[in-house]
Amino acid sequence: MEVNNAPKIGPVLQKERKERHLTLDRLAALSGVSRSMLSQIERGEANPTFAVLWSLTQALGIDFSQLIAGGITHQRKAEAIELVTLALTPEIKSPDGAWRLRILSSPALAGRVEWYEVEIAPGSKLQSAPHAPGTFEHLTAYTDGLLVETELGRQELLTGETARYRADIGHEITNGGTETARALMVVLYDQEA
Amino acid sequence: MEVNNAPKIGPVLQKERKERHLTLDRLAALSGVSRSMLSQIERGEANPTFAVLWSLTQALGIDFSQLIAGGITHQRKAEAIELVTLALTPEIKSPDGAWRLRILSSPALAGRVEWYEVEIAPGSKLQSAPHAPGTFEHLTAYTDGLLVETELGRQELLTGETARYRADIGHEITNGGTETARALMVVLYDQEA
DNA sequence: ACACGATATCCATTATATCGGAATTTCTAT
DNA sequence: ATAGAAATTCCGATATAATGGATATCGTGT
Repeated sequence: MEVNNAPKIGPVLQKERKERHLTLDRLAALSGVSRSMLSQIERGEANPTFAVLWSLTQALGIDFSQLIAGGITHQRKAEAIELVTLALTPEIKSPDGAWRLRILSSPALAGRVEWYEVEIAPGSKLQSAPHAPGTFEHLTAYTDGLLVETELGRQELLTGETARYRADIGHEITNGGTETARALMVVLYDQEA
Repeated sequence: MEVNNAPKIGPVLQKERKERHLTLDRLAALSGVSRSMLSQIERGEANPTFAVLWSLTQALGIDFSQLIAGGITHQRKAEAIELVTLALTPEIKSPDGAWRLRILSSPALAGRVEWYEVEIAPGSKLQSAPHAPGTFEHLTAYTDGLLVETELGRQELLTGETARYRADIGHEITNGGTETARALMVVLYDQEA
């Protein structure tokens, strides 16, 4: 790999080892990882494999997640401006070509916030199974003819209008018009904050 | 290593990837890990290094500890479908008519997630002061000619392309084209619990 | 100061993680 | 069915993780 901005786990491991009054040799015997490898890992001069890391957590009796100091286990990377070209934008197409979703949100946000450009063929519908409890959808129509239906009601949309509804129950979006319909769909999962 | 009784993370990673509708190629582009390596890891035929695992958790936006286990969910209340007509959709217009924002997100979400339809006149720019620390913006171009600039860099956008950048520093969006430019802007405030 | 045992690092060798391109399989469409 | 495209898996080449023995460093007495 060209760059490695992964967190430093060397010092963490060294700290755990020293707290247990273990020598490199002793830990090597316990974990099955060689002393030299341990030395390199602790000094950040090696990039251990998963198997090695796992052995170490077992030998030290620590939780795997403890390897990352401070508990911040996912950090925002993008320092500059990140560009997602059209070709790299994930798409979901229905088997019968009734609809197409372009996933505009970042994969890193999946399960928290997602937004899509929706395209539905005339007379077709996009049916969705219930999402996780507490999930809401917000649909803004870019064209006329769209209809939203859930177990709790139905609502037609004109261009520019927005519908907000629970998505933790069955719901479907129908294009009742004669042209391909487009819309913006934002899915907001319950944040429980 | 002779023995490896470490947990199987391959299936976990594959599940996360598929949930995001990413191909091996796309995840490779996102993470910097080759598609062949990804394939091997998912099938348990490789023993990835820490650096590789870290890249993957970053690209997928999952917690490092999720590689071992998994679990979530909660719930909330009920309502029907709420409709926001075009006339009721809040708008912000610049004094000089250089740009216009339509606030598509719910006011209840303000300060957490907000999304806008942006319109910028030819040759004009939308300048924004820094938002709260940790805030990110995601801009998807609906037309050509848009240019995003922050203190950290600049990026031109073609139709359908998406830019992601920090919004906790000064940033501006310019329409360098000769037609009115349109885009979707999603502002995501830092949620860290 | 000087040893001397204990511990950690360096070095050459081996094993394998990682990569890019080719071959294969899977999917989609006609 | 069959062709084409897309996605995944296979394969040879390379970079590097991992090892065991040799060397260096540290610590603790005397």
